[in-house]
Formats: sequence, C-alpha cells, structure tokens
Amino acid sequence: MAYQPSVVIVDDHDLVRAGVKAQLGDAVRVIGEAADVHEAVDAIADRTPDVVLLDVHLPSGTGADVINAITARGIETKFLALSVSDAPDDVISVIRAGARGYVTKAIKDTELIEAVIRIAEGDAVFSPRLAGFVIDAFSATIPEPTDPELDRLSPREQEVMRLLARGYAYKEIARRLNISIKTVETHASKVLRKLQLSSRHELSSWAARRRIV
Amino acid sequence: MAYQPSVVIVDDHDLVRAGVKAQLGDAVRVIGEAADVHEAVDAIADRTPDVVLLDVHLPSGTGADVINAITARGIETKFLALSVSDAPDDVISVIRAGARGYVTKAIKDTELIEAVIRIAEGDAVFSPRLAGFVIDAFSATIPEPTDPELDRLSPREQEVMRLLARGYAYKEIARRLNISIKTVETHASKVLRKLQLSSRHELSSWAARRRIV
DNA sequence: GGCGCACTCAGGGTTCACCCTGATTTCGAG
DNA sequence: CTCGAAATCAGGGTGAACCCTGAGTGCGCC
Repeated sequence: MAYQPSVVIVDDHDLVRAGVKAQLGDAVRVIGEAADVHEAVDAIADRTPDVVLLDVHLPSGTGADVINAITARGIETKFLALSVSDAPDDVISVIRAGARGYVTKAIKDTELIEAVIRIAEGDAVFSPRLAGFVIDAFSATIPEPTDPELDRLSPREQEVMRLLARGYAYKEIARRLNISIKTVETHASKVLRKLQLSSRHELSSWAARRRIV
Repeated sequence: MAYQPSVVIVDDHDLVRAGVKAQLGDAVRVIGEAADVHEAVDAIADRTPDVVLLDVHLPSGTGADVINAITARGIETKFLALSVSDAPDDVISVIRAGARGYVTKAIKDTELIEAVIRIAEGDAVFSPRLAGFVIDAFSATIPEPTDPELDRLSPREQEVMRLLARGYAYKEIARRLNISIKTVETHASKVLRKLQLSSRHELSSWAARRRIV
C-alpha cells in the first residue's frame, strides 16, 4: 500500500457511513465523519482531508452547499459525490460547485477504493452513465421550451425584437426589413409593452437571459 | 454477442486503423474507414454508423471539424475521440464540438471495446486523467489576465463604464456617484473614445464578452 | 512655479429612443 | 359580410444619448 489518502465521509445515515467505511477497508484513512452540512464544514475545515466523500442530499442542505462553504474559506480538498440519486440536476449542481467526481452508491467496493485513489491523485471519476449528463450540460444545447412570453409577440414583432436586442438602431432595422422607421417604432413599442419592459437595455438582458440572442 | 455496434474509423495512418480494427475484433462491425476530414464526412454521412472512432489530428483539419460538418448536416451519430494527444486543449475542443468520449491510444483492447459499447449505448467514456480537463473547463474559473484595454481608463472612468454597461441612464449614474449629469457625459464620452466604441450597446456586449459585468 | 492629468461642470447642439393618436390595407375567422 | 388582428405608415412630442468647446480645481512631478 504505497499511498493511503485521508478521507472524511459525509452522509446523514449512520448505516451508510459504516458501510462505506467497511468497503474502503484500510485502503484509506478515514479521519472524520459528518451527518449534516454544518458538521461537514467543521470537520473538513478542521482536518483538511485529501478527499471528501460527500452525499448529495443532507438534512440541512445539499452537498453543493458544503463545497461552496469550504471553497469560500479557501480550503483545498477534493470532493467525490456519492449518492443514490442519478438525477441529472443533482449531478450537474454538485459538479458545478466543484466536485471532481460522482459515483452512485451501487458502486462495488473495489471500484469505490479505486475511485477515491483516483480523485486523490487529481483525476475525475464518474459512473459511466453520469458522465453523459456533464457532457450534455457542458456542450449545453438547452432546447428552450418555447417561452410562452414569446408567443405573445406576432412574427414581425419577434423579428424586430431580436434586432432590437442586438442593439441595432431603428434606422438599421428599417433598412434590413425594408420597412419605414415609423413602422419599426410601432413594433418596438408593442414589443416593449407586451414584455413589460421599459427600454431596449432591459430587452437586451431579458433576451440574453433566455438565450434568444 | 448481444449487440454489435457499427463503427467508422477515422485516422490518417493506415497502420493505426489496422491496429484499431484488430483490437476491436468482431465485437463491433467496422463499416467504414477514412483518412482525412473530407473522406470522413462522406463515409459517415453515407453509412451513419452507431459510433465514429475519431482521431483528433488529421492532415486536412481536426476531429472537431468532422463533428461540426456532420452535425451541421443533421446526421445523428456518436463520436469517440481516440488520440495520442492528452493535451487539455485537444480534449476540450473536441468535446465542445460534440464528442461523447475521449480515450488515448494507450488504451487496452478490452477497454477499447468496452468504451465503444458504452458510447453506442449513450454513455460518455473518458480516460480518467482526461475527464479532469473537461471538469476544469466546465466549472471554468477563467481568471482574466487584467485586460490592458482597461488600464487605459482612469479609475473614475472605469466606474462609469461599469454602470453604463449595465444599462443605467446618465441620470442614474450621476445620482449614484454624486456628480452632475454633465460630468457623467464627459466620462462616458471619454470611455467610448478610448475603447473605440460608438454606443453604449457596443459597450454592453464588449463588457459582456470580457466578463466585466 | 509650471505642466500634465484626473475630475468636475456648463452651454448648446444633433440625433436617437420611445410614446400617443390616428390611418390604411390585407386577411382569416365567424 | 363584418370584425379583429397584423402590418404598414405619418405627425408631433419629450427626454435621453452623445458630441464639441471651454473652463475651474486639486495633485503630483520635474
């Protein structure tokens, strides 16, 4: 046994913590345990383990909360999320917070040990099915569920709205659509009223938030 | 052998293609090969394999080029990047283009077969060391290298610039900074000139691109 | 002490953004 | 056929955005 990474286990079920500890055997040093967010932050800050085995759902918050609290304190450690959940949202949120791996509790003991070692060495580890979620989120092709706000705009109004959001002047929009400036004004006015916005700046950020531009 | 995914192999070296084919054995059906970007696009479009084994560096372009061309045509297939390179940039760019996995050519034959099967089933597969790059890029904490353009603005001008970029009216900015509207105008004018922009809309997108706001 | 720079402000001007009222045409639903 | 929604445009108005010239104050630097 060349290297024995130190580990803190965070899970709200005593039984799970005991099980994980048993599975890990003496391949790692378990130097702390915690059952909720507060305990976890204290334990990690106190003992700075190489790796934190982190349940995603805790009674007082989420695994992401723990990660955020620790990174906010400038403490350097590595997180491996360990959860029964294989929901994309759970995976993404905890990875976005800074976890470097995510495995489900269905993992076999030898694989868990290997996963912890790899994380300790700086690699990332995923249950195969879960890596896909991260990739999907990464090359985010979020197919917007057709915003109902948008349906309230007539086709022409939507065209004008897009150009407005990009910062084109009325004159430019008129030229591009081959209509008069006055018509553009009319459309612009209706767009703003229908979307309950008061200027093209608000429209710009509105459109940016919904990835329309 | 329950399921035999169809595969197209893209690599500019005959030897490598032969080697890959040998390693895959009869676990998959190799239904096409290609040695450059153009050949690859034709072969994939023609035969629509379940999985494309894709070298990252090709004589006439990159693996990402192939992926972009195929997705542009609306063809659905899955890409597994297979490269000698383990450079983060190579990994990121090909994943960003849409590959669902990346393994190095050091992979063992049984692992390669398993990787192809997993990709065919919709999972993502990575050599462990490479997954880390994707995670790093994903939770991208790009520390901006202090834009030299920004240094050309005086402190006060930078303040005004930020507020302008957020869409505040001169009146608002004047109120917040406790100065007159005329002074805000002066600063705004200088900011636009120094940054060679012509309107606050350009300033907004300029600032958004550099993550200043 | 003079020189440059950042910061402050004013006057005066043009263009643009946005609003309101009102009008015409086309087109499809009832 | 009638009615309404969509699209087109005009006139006329207010305020915001942006420009130029000019000018006063404080501050550090040679």
